[in-house]
Amino acid sequence: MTTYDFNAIEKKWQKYWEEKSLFNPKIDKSKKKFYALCEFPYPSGAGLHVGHPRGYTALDIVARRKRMQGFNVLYPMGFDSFGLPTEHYAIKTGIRPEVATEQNIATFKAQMKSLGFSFAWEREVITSSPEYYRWTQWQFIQLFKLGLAYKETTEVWWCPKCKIGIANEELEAGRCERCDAEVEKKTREIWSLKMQSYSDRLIEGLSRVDFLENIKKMQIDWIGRSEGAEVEFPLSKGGSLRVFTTRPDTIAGVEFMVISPEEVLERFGPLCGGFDNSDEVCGYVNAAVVRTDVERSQTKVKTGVPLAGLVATNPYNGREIPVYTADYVLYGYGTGAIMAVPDLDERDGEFANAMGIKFGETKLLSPDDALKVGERKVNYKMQDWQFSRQRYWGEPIPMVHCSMCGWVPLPESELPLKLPHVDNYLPTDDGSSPLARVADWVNTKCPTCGGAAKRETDTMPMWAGSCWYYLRYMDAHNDREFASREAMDYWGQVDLYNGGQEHTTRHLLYARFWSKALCDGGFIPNDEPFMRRIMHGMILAEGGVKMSKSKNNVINPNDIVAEYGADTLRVYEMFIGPYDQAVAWSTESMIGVHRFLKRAAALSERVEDRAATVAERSVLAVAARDVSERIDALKFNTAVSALMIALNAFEEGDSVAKSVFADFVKLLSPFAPHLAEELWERLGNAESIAFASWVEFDAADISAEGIVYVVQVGGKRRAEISVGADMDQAEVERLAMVEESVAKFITSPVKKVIFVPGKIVNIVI
RNA sequence: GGGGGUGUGGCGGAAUUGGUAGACGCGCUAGACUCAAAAUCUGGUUGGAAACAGUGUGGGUUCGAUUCCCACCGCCCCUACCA
Repeated sequence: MTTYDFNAIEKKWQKYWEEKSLFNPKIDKSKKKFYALCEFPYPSGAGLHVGHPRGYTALDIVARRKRMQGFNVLYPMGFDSFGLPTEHYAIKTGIRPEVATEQNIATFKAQMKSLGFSFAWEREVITSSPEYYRWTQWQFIQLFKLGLAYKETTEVWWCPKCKIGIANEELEAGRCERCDAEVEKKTREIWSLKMQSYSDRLIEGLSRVDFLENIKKMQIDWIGRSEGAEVEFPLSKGGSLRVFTTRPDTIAGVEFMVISPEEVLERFGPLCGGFDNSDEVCGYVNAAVVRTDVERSQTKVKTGVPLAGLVATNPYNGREIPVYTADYVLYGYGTGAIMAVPDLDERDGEFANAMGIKFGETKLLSPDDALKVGERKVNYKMQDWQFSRQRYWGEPIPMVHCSMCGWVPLPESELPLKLPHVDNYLPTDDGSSPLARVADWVNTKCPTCGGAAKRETDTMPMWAGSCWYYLRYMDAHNDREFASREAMDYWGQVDLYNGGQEHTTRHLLYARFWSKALCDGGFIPNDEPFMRRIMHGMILAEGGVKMSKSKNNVINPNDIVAEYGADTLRVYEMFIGPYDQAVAWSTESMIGVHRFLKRAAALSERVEDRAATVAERSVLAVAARDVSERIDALKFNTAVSALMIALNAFEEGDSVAKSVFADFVKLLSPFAPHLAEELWERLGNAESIAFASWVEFDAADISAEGIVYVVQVGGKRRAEISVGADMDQAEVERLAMVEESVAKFITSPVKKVIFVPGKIVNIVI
């Protein structure tokens, strides 16, 4: 007799949930809402990885518990489907990106559905669909109208392999995060969003949200706010050199100035003319600017050359000091030049030693005097968001350039601006987008004056669509606006947001910026999109190494579902270890979880319709307390063990009371929803367990069987005694003293007795 | 260099306003069922015969320390010349 035919059970209930459309919430002002969200995946060709379900399951558990507690729960899912891998795939195979995307989404969706997540599938969003990116484009236009999007010629990081410009946030130690090639600098005309002007507000907003502390810290560090002063040093050849310093109090110790090589080129031209050693300067500068940042920072000994003949004057004490150029000074930060205080700044000190510059001790200014130096100034590491990508598979930027009117946004009626059909997705060596080849698309009319004009051919970065998807879920089928005010007012902010750590300084920061901008424009009610942010740890292969195709150690969720069932995979991924820690997969351990579910199914055949015993009620109360608390605390691994403890206890009897088992099934249901539905039905319930009320317990039940005290003598455990729940302290102490195994250790007079209610009696001698 | 985290049986891991160290599970082991095996069930499982010892190491505070304090060692992650 099969008591746990998980295949049949899981198919049956997945069909039931879908047919009844159980998890598609409607606005219902009589109920409190709860909005749970997992980052939507990029639908790669590889399909779902076992890492994906970890977050989905965790939030599914939270969502299911909240539903049972009476909340109106929105737990949606979709696909972030624009991006480079699909385009690379198209180049390699000739399969069109939208076709590949559709196939991949179908695969992902089938896999997700096979795991029984209570997603509101009716609200699915796909960022590469014109119905969706119509509104991404619309929002971009609003940002442009707010003055937050601008086009300028600037230096961008350029990946020579991907042939694409990339943002600072997409760099990994100076390399392209996608292909690991060293990036170069290239001058291009690109769109940027004024994210830097939101720096302070992005920091301030963190005080109003519940993110993990390290997430807040990473964002704050990334924004890199530093307060200081800008000081002007007059130059002997006229003009002056402006520098930023966080330590104006050290100005008396300035021994020399350093200008970044790029800044030298900008100030003195490609020939670096006008110095006594112009050839040397020119050679150094031109060699330096082609070196990557990685190369520069790996140089052990600092290098540089003097700008001979150029002298700067310290405005504080009138001292004349030499000026150098050196590549340890960064172009992109501050003014691209520094005042060097070798006595106090380690890097300046290293450079001074390398150059043989002598220096003495620095006299610090008083805080008051320091305030008088230069002009107060705040600098940020975070730059504006470079928003142009020279690729095909992204949202077209809905802008037109007219020689008369400049950059003009498309009128709303022309949205979505659909991606034109192209046959060749190959990037171009000159750095322009494949769209630039589509002449009849590029050439258009100016929306303002009707004259000849050209479309923008760059597309948006893959982070664009995910900036606002949480809003679209609230009202996914609205074709008049991106979401109605009513829907946004009701669903408000995301209450619980789960995602990967790698998005902390990208997606999470971008989405926060975007929301603030939209809120400023009056388009949305809240400026912080996510109230609480959590991260799940990675799932590694057996042995703790990364799963990879080349190592042939990838666990495919499909195989696990086929062999052990979705409920087993779900419960195992929760039981595998602390939610926020990286954990190694172990199929052997997973089988233990499978056994647990099997035993739960088997116990359903020993259910008797009788009153619950005191012991049963006690076990159930403990389980209800622990499971509830641990779900709320995101301690899913110990929540599962609480369920196991309860099951172990119930199995000891010949039978289990029906009411107790029913409550146990409720506690199990967020974790193993298919099995729970099946058992719930076997118990005679006609309605889904998904909306049954959560288990309430009576705290008195927990200790109804009595309390066990540990008795210690001098802090060492000597015995344990079981007493009635209402016994008073003096009586417990008396019982403890007379216990034989305790009494023999009381070899000298008792000094005092420490009594911890419900736990310990410690006799100090 | 800076920042964060972490160290507990054979393994994954429990236990923090200081209060039974090793929950729960895996593995192992003995037994039941079986011709046999798998599956399942029952018992055992930190070391030690025991007294005791035991949470990376060494100190400290305390009736009592995995938990708090000091110093040190190891591992992991993030970040990286930001003036």
